[in-house]
Amino acid sequence: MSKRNYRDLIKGNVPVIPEEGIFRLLSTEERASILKSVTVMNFSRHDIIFRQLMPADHVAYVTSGMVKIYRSGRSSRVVCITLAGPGQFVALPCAIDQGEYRFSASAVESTEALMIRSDAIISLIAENGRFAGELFKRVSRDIIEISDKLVSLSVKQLPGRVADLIRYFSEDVYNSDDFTVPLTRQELAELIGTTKESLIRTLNEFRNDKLIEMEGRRIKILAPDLIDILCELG
Amino acid sequence: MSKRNYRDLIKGNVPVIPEEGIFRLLSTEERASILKSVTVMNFSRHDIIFRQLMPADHVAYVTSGMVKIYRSGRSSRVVCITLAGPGQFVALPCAIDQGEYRFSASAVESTEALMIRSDAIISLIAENGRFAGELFKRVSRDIIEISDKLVSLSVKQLPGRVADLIRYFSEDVYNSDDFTVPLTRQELAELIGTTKESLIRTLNEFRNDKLIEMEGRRIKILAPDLIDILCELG
DNA sequence: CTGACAGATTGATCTATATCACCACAAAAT
DNA sequence: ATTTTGTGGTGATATAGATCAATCTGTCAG
Repeated sequence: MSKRNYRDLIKGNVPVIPEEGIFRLLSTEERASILKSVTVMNFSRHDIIFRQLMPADHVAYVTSGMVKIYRSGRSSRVVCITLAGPGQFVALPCAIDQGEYRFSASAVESTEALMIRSDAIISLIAENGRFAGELFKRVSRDIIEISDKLVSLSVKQLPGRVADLIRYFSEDVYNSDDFTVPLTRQELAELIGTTKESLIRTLNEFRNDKLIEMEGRRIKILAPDLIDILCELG
Repeated sequence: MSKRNYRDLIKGNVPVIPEEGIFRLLSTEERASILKSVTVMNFSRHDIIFRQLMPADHVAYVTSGMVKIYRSGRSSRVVCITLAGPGQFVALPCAIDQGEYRFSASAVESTEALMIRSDAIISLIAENGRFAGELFKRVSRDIIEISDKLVSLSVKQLPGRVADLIRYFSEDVYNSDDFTVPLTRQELAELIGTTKESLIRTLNEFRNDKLIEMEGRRIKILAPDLIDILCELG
């Protein structure tokens, strides 16, 4: 799973701006010009991409793999704010605000990312309205998603939150009712503000009640309708 | 406090785009053009500004008063996502995403707001890079603020969250250590994901421990340093 | 003057879930 | 080969804070 191959160790390959997704909104010149501000980086599991409190001088654009964005207070528990997969930006808000990273980010599996200098993104926003609009739309969706999480966390109790988690992986990440997460129980727990013990117990209840099938990190949803109901009524 | 005067009842006055704040980034023509898409509205306490699930066809820009943005599930508790005061936009992300309102918003005190048609904001973003940049910065700060709240909610227990709340009013809203909130205990509780009873008990502990002075809705911070410590260690 | 109603407060329970203290297993390191 | 480390898992216990049930206040309408 975490075996490194030679390619994984190369950091700073020749960058290529993807043709698809948001970058299709760039002109040939903009593409060429931003290239100077981009570095390709490869990370393996546990590699830190950036650390909270550091100046937010780069935005990461994930091309493959998965990244977790989290906050770790000095003494207290780790909170995972969100995950980011291929096609998603990491730390955009921190860079736009021209401040420091307010979170840390690390790779949860082998991950490739374009590290784009913040100033390059900021000037693109000022110059290319369509690009700005699309980026804006993404950040707006992020706000809505985080707000949903806030609500989930404050009103739902564990079964509801675990159901949310399962649905999140199924619908937003893997687009399948049968998936294998690259995260430990501990990390799954951090994602929904609980402890690994409580998460394990709740997952087991789900299994006993035939809502899911589970071996190790593989989860298969058996009763999506019941999961949905749990998500609803918390 | 909540006495209405004649002006409060007028809805749809002649709109004027403020000279200060973010609108200074608009050209004279842009100002004139957006004017056609703006309506001034006056709301009194409890007036709904918009309701979740409705099409997000307007953004509100608060010119005076205070608005709460909240989510209310069918059966469950109300969660207050955030408050917005003068100079702040409400529902920007929902409008940018061109979807529906994902929250409801209502006035907690007499409030005046410019209701700006979403399409007008969206075309301004595409056309005016500086304006887009500034708006972007605001939304980015909102994301960071909400993430902080998410962390607060998942790791801190009540005393820490109440301390957060007090500091929020003192530093972010009123810029004073002596302020009067326009919210009921219930609403304060919804802001930090707890119940009115628990909030009251915690506030009383704070009073007994001489952290604050309190009569009714007026709060005076006596020991800001201790409040800060509570915010830190949750 | 008197209900009636919304908000604030207090006390007595109850419970979801954190915490603590383990064990089991596999992979990696020595 | 054996120790160590990381991860998954279980049971017992403790507790923060929700919930329930009153009471008390001030305010407004009739």
